[in-house]
Amino acid sequence: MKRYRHPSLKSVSLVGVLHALSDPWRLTIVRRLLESGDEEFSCSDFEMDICKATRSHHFQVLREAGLVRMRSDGNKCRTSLRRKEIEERFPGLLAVIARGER
Amino acid sequence: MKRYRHPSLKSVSLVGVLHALSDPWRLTIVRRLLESGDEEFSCSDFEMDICKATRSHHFQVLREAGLVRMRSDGNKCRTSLRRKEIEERFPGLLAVIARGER
DNA sequence: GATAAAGTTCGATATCGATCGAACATTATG
DNA sequence: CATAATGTTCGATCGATATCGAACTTTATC
Repeated sequence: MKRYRHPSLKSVSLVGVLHALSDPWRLTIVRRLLESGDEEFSCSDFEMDICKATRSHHFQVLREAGLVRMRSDGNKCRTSLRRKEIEERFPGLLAVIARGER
Repeated sequence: MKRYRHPSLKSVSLVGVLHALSDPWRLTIVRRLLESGDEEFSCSDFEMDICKATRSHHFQVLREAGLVRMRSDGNKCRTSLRRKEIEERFPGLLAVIARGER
């Protein structure tokens, strides 16, 4: 079973987080997680017109930036937003993301 | 005299803004502007250990993302933050930038 | 056990972007 | 007018990264 590594939010930088969010697919993913409370998603719940290797890459970037949490569940990969921790480390950031760009 | 083009804030995307902010130098520049009220800076006020072509590039990226305003003044280039417009378009964003990463 | 489904990993490619030096333009200063 | 100062533009380079297909692993399903 795959084990994912998650950085402490203390150890991630704002630049890193902004970089992770500065890709259209990744911003879309985070928005979707934001809109959905604390629900978990499997990667395949996200319909993205890119191959699964690329999708996997984007989730990895989000995870390494400290934005999402991932865990194995059967052959699925459950992904959720690290909402509280992000809010604590970068207060207001998620609200900006949730709001912007309509 | 050089004329700079400034996008309307309506026309810029959050992804674009995040991308502009996801570079260490550019984030530093914006923070400096943020800390300094509505003061104008000339590019050479920013001590950055990069050549002037690169510096000019970074200011161009910030300008095209809608973040800064630039105007020619003699042989200087006066740069300021588009504070109000940014705040209106992406409420809370500047506060996040000002706060984060201490 | 065979096949399918969900993700990951790897290697390749191709594009983007940060960086630089050099040449240039404009304005300031001697 | 000559020189310095401030930026910009251009071309080149180099590293980062988004993307894909293919092979692989693990788990689920028949």
